[in-house]
Amino acid sequence: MSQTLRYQTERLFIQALESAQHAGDLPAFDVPPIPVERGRHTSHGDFGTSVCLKLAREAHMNPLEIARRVVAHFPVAPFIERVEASAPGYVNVYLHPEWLKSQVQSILDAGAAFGNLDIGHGQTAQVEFVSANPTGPLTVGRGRGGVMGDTLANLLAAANYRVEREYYFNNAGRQMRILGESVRLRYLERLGHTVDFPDDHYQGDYIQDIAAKLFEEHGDALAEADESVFRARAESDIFADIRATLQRLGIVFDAYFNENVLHENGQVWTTLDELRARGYVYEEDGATWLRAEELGSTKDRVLVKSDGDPTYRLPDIAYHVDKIRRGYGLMITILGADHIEEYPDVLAGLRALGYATDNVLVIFHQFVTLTRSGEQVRMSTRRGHFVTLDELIDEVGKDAVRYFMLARSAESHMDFDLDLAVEQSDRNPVYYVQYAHARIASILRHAQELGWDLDAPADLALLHHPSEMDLIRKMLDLQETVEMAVSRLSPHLLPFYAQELAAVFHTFYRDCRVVSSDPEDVEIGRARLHLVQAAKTVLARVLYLMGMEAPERM
RNA sequence: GCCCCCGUAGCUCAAUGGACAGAGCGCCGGACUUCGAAUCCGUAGGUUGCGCGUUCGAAUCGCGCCGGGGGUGCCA
Repeated sequence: MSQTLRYQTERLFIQALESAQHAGDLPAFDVPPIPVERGRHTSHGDFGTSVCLKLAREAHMNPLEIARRVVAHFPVAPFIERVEASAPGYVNVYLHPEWLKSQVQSILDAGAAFGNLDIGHGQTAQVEFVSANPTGPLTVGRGRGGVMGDTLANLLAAANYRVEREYYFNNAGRQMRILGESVRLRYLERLGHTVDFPDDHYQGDYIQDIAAKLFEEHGDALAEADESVFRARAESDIFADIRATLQRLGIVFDAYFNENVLHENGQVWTTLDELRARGYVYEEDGATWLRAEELGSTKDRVLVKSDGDPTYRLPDIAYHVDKIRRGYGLMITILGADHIEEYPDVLAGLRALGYATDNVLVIFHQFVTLTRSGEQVRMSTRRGHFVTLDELIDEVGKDAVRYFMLARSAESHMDFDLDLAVEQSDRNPVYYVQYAHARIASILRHAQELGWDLDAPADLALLHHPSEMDLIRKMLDLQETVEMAVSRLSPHLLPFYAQELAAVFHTFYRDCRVVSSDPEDVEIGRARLHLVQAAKTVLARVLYLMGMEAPERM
């Protein structure tokens, strides 16, 4: 549970600056935040910063000269070999090779905890995601939010948060009434009645399936029943399907929160009353409006319709009030792009009620479009022609769904080519990463068959090949990746890291023989067995964080 | 009309305002008589949509266009 190397390097850099100022080698100025970044090229070291370029103006000095003086004052640290100034004013930090080698043992000691760090200090973090109302099978787009939310939750846990996954849904709104009515009409059709099925009702086959089940179980006994009977059955069947689909992706929630609770305990209306008391609510055209424009929104919004029912905005605010009162250290919601316009109103509502919203965060992800036979598949739950998340899992499998859904940044529109996913499933990047893991498992099996003791002490200092060092560096980068993924709410960094880690392993495998029959190679062989076991640990860890399998064989 | 997101290699996408813009797929050419070839190595491929601006420095920030998507419901 240590701090990242980057953070430690930043602290050393600050010490160096202050030391240089104290000695009079640099003029006095406030030390700014030091953005240390990982070196992109090996010639730039393992870590570097360009901050001296920014300091040039304030210090009235040549940036390279500042860099040189910082380097002269840079504190000694066990993990650093050397620090260099580089034109036009960069400072590059090189990790110590002997220290790097020793980290192989640290990785093995940390095991499944490797890569963890302490950002959360044990605080609670709630992640709300999926949150689809039970009106139909989950769409591919919901799958994206689901995978992102679940993975972010894994990441938060690795960053020492106590994580709760929550699914918020509403089974009482207008859409649910239409759902019930849709089933009722299909049921009547089955009884031989001629019905006029409205365009805005749910067209999907699953509606017919539910109607058929009701017919099998009740015959025509429900002919006079009202919509609520059909709605209840539809809700329970569909919700069971949704949970089953999510389960297939390895997504399990800790809590399901029904909007009804907020109506039953009156929180919807007390929230409205408080907003009114604070002057953010007015009546017009028989409806109740939020002064959203005053709160920074583009226009005022209806909170309560003229028929007395609230719109979704009011319960959404009440729901967030409920979350805040539960006392989470962090609240994160994963939403689709269709909520981009709405969510600021929720936050504004919370602020209007006097709540701080710094720890209320949101990730918007753009839509997923599917391509089949070179043409885009238009998706609409209501129209019923769409590819469901279940079908996608059928076609490409859980691991590929998770990997692909993660491998793009949230704000990027995702184009999922179904033909490619089916035809080239064995060339899927997911296999590339898993193959590295399976390959190591195979090496270890091979070694054991030849009588090697995997736990025999090894002299890690014997590791020397550039490919070995690259592998170690990349393994150590996991913690950095977790830190960035959490602090930037960017789970997409994981698949990129996984791909890089697998790549350096495969290169190492080409360059370095682990299990050799040459007696002279026994010692280095032992060290390499430790190294590949560490690599297996790290690969398993990143696969776990992404919610994917780490196979011993493929 | 107005608001939000996106536009980067043939395709799908990366890149906390910093060093030569990087991967995968695809193309082309190589590598298995010893640990898994679902792998590796190499070649080619770019005016970061366009134009102004801010900055020592812009794919990144600002303004204006062009193109795609989403929103602009008393639906969620």
